[in-house]
Parts: sequence; C-alpha cells; structure tokens
Amino acid sequence: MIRTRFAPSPTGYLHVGGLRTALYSYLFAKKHGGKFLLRIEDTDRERYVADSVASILKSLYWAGIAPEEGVVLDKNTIKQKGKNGPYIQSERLHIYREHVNKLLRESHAYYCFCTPDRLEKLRETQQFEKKPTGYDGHCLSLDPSEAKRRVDSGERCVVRLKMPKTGETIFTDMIRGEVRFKNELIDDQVLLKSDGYPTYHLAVVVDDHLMDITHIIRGDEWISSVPKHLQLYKYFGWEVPQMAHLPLLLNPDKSKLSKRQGDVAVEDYIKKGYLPEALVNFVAFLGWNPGTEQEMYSLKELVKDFDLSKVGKAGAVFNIDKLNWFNKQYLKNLSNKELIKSAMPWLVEDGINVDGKIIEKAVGLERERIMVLPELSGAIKFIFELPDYAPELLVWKKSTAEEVKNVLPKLAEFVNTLSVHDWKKEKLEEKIKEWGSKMGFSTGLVLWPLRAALSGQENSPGPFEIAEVLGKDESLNRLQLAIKKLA
RNA sequence: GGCCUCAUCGUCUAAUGGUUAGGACACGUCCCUUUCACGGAUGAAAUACGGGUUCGAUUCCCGUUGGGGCUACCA
Repeated sequence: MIRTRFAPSPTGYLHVGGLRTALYSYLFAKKHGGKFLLRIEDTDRERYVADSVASILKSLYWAGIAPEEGVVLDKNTIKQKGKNGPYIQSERLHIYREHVNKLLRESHAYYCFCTPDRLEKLRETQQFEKKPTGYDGHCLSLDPSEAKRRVDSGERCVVRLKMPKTGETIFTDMIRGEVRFKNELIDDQVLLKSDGYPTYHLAVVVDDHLMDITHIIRGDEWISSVPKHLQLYKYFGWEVPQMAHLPLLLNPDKSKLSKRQGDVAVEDYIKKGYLPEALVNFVAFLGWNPGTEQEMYSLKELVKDFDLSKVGKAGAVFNIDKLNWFNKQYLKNLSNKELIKSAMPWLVEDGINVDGKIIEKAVGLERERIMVLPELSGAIKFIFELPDYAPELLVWKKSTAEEVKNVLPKLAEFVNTLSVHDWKKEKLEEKIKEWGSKMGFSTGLVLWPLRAALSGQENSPGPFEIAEVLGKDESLNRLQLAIKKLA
C-alpha cells in the first residue's frame, strides 16, 4: 500500500510551494489507492511559531487536501490519528534518542564537542582556500570511552553521522533519474543537536521508516541531502522509500519563490478571495500537465489523471495572471447561491444586504465580471443604492444631450405602460427595441441612457437584466431621476 | 569557491531523429455589442550558444553560457 506524507515545519503558514508539494503527494497516494498523511516537523524550537499548525491545516483543508492519518483536523480541533504516531516530532524525542544510541554503539556516529565558534572559523578558512566546506573530523578520532566521560560530565555536544569518505552514492529519483554524489564531499552531518532535538536528517529518515512511508515527495532543495539519508537507511538496515524531488516554484525573476516578490502564503490567497478550486488547479499545472489540451481540472479529475512521471524538471514561475484567469473561470461556473456563499464574508463586511431576494439576482448580473471574491460587493452595490452620477453620463457618445433629453421622457412613459408580467429581460429587450425602432431612435440612443440611468455607472451589465433585477417601480424611479438630472 | 541540477514563445507548457514546432495566460487587431465583461476570429511571439553523431538534430552526446538549489547544532 502506497503511503505518502506532507511534513511541514510550523514556522508560520502554508507556502504555495508547500501546497503544491502536498497536493502532488496527495494526488499520488489517492491515484494509487494509498494513504496521505501529515507529520509536523517541529525540531527547530527557535523558528517555531505558535498556531502555525492550525494555520497550515486550515489552508490544507480549505484546498480540499485533507490528510487521513497523522495530524488532522476534527471539528476544527487538531488531533492525531493513526497507529504510527505520535506524528509531531517534538513528541518523538525518545525514539530519535534510541536510534542515535544504536548508531553510536555500532560506531556509525560519534560525539562532537566542537564549538560553534570553531566550526564557523573552519568554514571561513575552507571558503577562503576555495575548498569544499564541511566538518574536518576533529572529534572523529576521540576515544569513545573518553567521549562518553565528557558527555556524562555534562559537556555540550552533538552527535554526528560517520559518513564513508570513499566511493559514490547513487540513487534514482522518480523525476530527475539517476543522481550521483562523491562520498568524500558529503559532510558528517549533525544528527542530534546539543539541545537533545534531532536534526531534520535524522528525524525524516527515522519517521519515514517508522511510519511506513513508501514514496517521499518533497521539494528539490532536499536533493543534496539524500546521500546522508541513504547512509542512515544503510546503517539502520532499512528499505529505502522511492523519492521524487519536485522542481521549485519561482518568482518572476526566476529566483526561489519568496515573500518579497508577492504573496506566498495560501492564507494570502484565501484572503484575497481566490477559490480553492482555482488555486489547486493552477498550482497543479505548475510543473505538470496531462498532455492533453484540457486545462480545467477538479481535484477529482486530478486524482484520476495525475502522473508523477510527467512532472517536469525545470522550475516554474508562479504567474499571477494565469491564476486570475483560472479564478475567473471557476467563478463563472459557480451558481448564484454558491457564489454568495463563497463571497459571504466580504458581502457582510461591506454591508450588503444578503437576506433579501434581490441579492441572488444581483450576483447573477456580475458573476462574469469579477476576478476575485472581494470585488463582488462593489460590483453589485449599484443595485441596492444608485450611485450619484453626473448628468453627462446619460449622454451616449454618438449622440447629443438634446437627443437624450428628448428620448428619455418618452422612454420612461413607454416603459411605464409595460405590464409587470412582461418584466423579464427577454421581454423587455423585445418590447423596448421594438419601440425604439418604431420611434426612429437608434439602438444606442435608447439603450445607453437607459443603462446609465439604471446603473449610474460608466460600465455595467446590460439594461434589460438590470431592469429585471430592479423591478418596475425602482427602474421607473431611476428613469425619473435621470430625467430630472438632465433638466 | 565546491557539489547537485535545470534550459521550447514574456509566462505555464505540448511534440518529434524529418511538423507550417501545437495549446493556454498575457499582449495587439477585428467581430459581436448600448458600456464593461463574456464569446468568436486573427496576429506578433520560442527550441540559449558552440561543437559533434546522423542523409537529417529542437530531440542523442560533449562543452560553453545562463538560471536555480544545497553548502547550519534551519527545515
């Protein structure tokens, strides 16, 4: 059974790159009938940000990518679910300790008492001499019993991995193919920090094994630490999971996607009023596509068609224009009711009356005209309250003010004769157009002032649909007001 | 600096040892039209460079250049 995991660090929020990694892991697991789980990697106490687990989970669930095991949300409460737990690394310290002890006993790891200061100087020298950087093995030759004594006496120390200094480490990445590293260039990585917490490298290997992870899908930035991980698998005698390193998401200038150049938190996109379907669809297509010309993909369809082997190797620029386009497409496909539901927080905030009957029709008018949810309030506002507009707005660009002054009262009079039963946009269009041509008025001469009077705006939906939403009385009121303005 | 890695329109990408190198976003023009949006049509726009291999290379190989990642007791 295939098992994948997403393993974020609680350092703030879910990054859009993280969303894509999570999505691909989820899709891969689902596609093959496997399980997707969530693990929290909180081994860095300095970067820990309170509430970030909740925030990350919220974003994941918003996107529709719910883990089935590990750290999950249960009625908005964070819970741990599954028998391979705990799924929060800070609760697994004793497990890492045991594994480090095993490594120590078998002399695959060693204590290191070097000070940060010494390490830094060492690095500087290596850089200066244009040599590869890395630990120089200073504590490698320490007598184990001597080292043990120093540890027992309370001296600060870390535990390092003993990396072989000859040969090569070769592995096959599901996306990159064969990758090889010279062992001599691989550092004796710290496995256990002086505060007793494991480093990422120890913790992932131990946890991925203990949690039966079959496929590791993660960002490209990890590929250079794979040899260390493989060495650990070897020392522990464990089977190595399959690995897929995803190309990074990029800023428009092609550097790694960063906060400075735009929004990177999923939360930001939620706040800006993007639909989860749009963000997911967009992000899924950054580095992957089905090879057909279909672009609109629901999560369900993604599960069906996703193929890890079709994921590209090059980084992809996070192009906001394309996201906007996707969002517009999904907005258009929403029913009026769904749209209101999605936009509810913004509608309420903007003081739009969401209880009346008119809201649903109003929303229908603007559905194709907005790009993100917060724009909806502003777009439908004129239905509830006619904006104050200048009389000139009523004058069609191909006509004169005099002509409009002539047309508008007649039009109002005619419209007044129409029955409320005919108050449907199709009927109104038929009748009014018929009237206009009978009177010898050009279409624009009638329709522009009508639309301007009804909307009070330069741009708006068509006059007939507005009139239908407004109803006969209000439409007539607005026409009368327009006539007054022109006088 | 060292190591790893990547390279098709501005962007996301498709394709093949022989194609008019296809699609989408964005952009231009036109159509629809009372405005905006939608929709339709259309245009401009790419195989980084240099060598090989080959009858033929964008595709395979090598190099160059450029980009990115890593190079922590961060993940």
